Amino acid sequence: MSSTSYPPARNNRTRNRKKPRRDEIPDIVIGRLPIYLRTLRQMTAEGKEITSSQELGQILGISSAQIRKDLSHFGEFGKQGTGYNVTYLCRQLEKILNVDHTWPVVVVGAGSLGTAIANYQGFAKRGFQIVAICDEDPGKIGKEVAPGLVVEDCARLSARIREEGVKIAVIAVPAHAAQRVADMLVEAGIRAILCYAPTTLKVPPSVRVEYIDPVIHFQHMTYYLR
Amino acid sequence: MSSTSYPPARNNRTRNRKKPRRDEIPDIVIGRLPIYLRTLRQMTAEGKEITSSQELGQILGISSAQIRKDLSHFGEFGKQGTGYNVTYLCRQLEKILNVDHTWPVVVVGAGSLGTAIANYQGFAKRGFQIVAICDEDPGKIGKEVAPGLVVEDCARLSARIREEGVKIAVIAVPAHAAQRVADMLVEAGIRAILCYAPTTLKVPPSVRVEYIDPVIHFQHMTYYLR
DNA sequence: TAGATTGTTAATCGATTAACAATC
DNA sequence: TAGATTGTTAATCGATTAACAATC
Repeated sequence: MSSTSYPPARNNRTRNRKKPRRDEIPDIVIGRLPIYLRTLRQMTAEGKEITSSQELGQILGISSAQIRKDLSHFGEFGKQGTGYNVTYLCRQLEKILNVDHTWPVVVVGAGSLGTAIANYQGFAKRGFQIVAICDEDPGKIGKEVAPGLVVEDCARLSARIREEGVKIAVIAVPAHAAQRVADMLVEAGIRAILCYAPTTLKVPPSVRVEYIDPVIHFQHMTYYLR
Repeated sequence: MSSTSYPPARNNRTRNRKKPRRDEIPDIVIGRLPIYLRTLRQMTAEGKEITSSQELGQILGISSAQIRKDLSHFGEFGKQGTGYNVTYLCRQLEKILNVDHTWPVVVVGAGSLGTAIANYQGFAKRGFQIVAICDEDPGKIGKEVAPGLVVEDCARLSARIREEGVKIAVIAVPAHAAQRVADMLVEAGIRAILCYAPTTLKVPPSVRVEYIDPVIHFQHMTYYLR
């Protein structure tokens, strides 16, 4: 459970760039694909069948050249003179991102944030199913925080991660507890962590961490508020 | 209230780079300052008085050169041979980021997410005070979702933004309602929006938008889960 | 003094864009 | 065919890093 010898996490706020292999696809490109996918799914919902790099770029505020370049890392998905078939490009991006099936996710922390996460319908709708939630507080264990989701003991969660092969976890505990939780998750076999605690985690290089800290965004924006 | 003629928002997921003035500080540098500040505040809490670019870099997983370069855009804050005084550098970063005073924030949407946001103690602790929350659902208006925070009518919120000069808002409504809400906020004088709705907003260039969409992070990470 | 670390410069590295042939 | 848009190349632009004089 010790965290002393891990290198710092590769994370989304600091450096996620890939250094090693020459032909590896830049992480910054991977990071844009989910945005493209989200927009394409929205188009599908609106019944739109065809789009173009220009239209996508306009919606997202990026250049059409960048979109074409990004996609070109993975293949040829469009037709000259026409553009892209929305449904087809969706499917391709889903395969590339490995989201053409549902992923089970566990949540650590059943406070107000953990509870909101457990209740958020948007996860399941987009392919991430929350299968378990735990908390250290014995007073919370046994409570049903969302339909069908009862707060478990953390040891029990760890066992379930192993048994069910869960790879993705959300940390929704206070900052001072986050590293301890991360160590437990890594130990249990988790490979991807979404950390809502306002702190930087140390994890082995095989584990990926991304951070969500709304205050960081506020502080970024206040710089421009003069 | 129409959104038809706005250019796409400058946002954190796509392109935030500054183009214009030659001596402007890169947005990517500004984006790292809040992380530095968070780490320094943590050090303060631990009673640490001195740090170095090397130590900070180690914790954050970035190079010491980058940290020194970033800081050098704003002045000289360290001492050769010694490093940085934690408290002093904190204060300087707070001034640079414009967070040396408390900012009032309004929240639109009092669902489970809006409620969790309203209850999150971390905002006030770090200088962002939620002063109002609204929802379109008449059934929610009048409910006290957090200590001292009663859900208001959206028209009333708009009036308060104007009267009290609030500049920062959080959007915590479903995606299909987000653009409408953004238009209302811009109209009321909001200059910075943190959007939790999974969609891209169109706002005037004078308004800054940052996005939080956990599914985007999941999908980014699943690419690496093979 | 000797050791450490800053702030800065120049070189390197990588990402974005402009432009266009190919082609639907 | 004429018009539109892709995929790709080369040029541009910008960010990161290595290195080191200055100096505490």
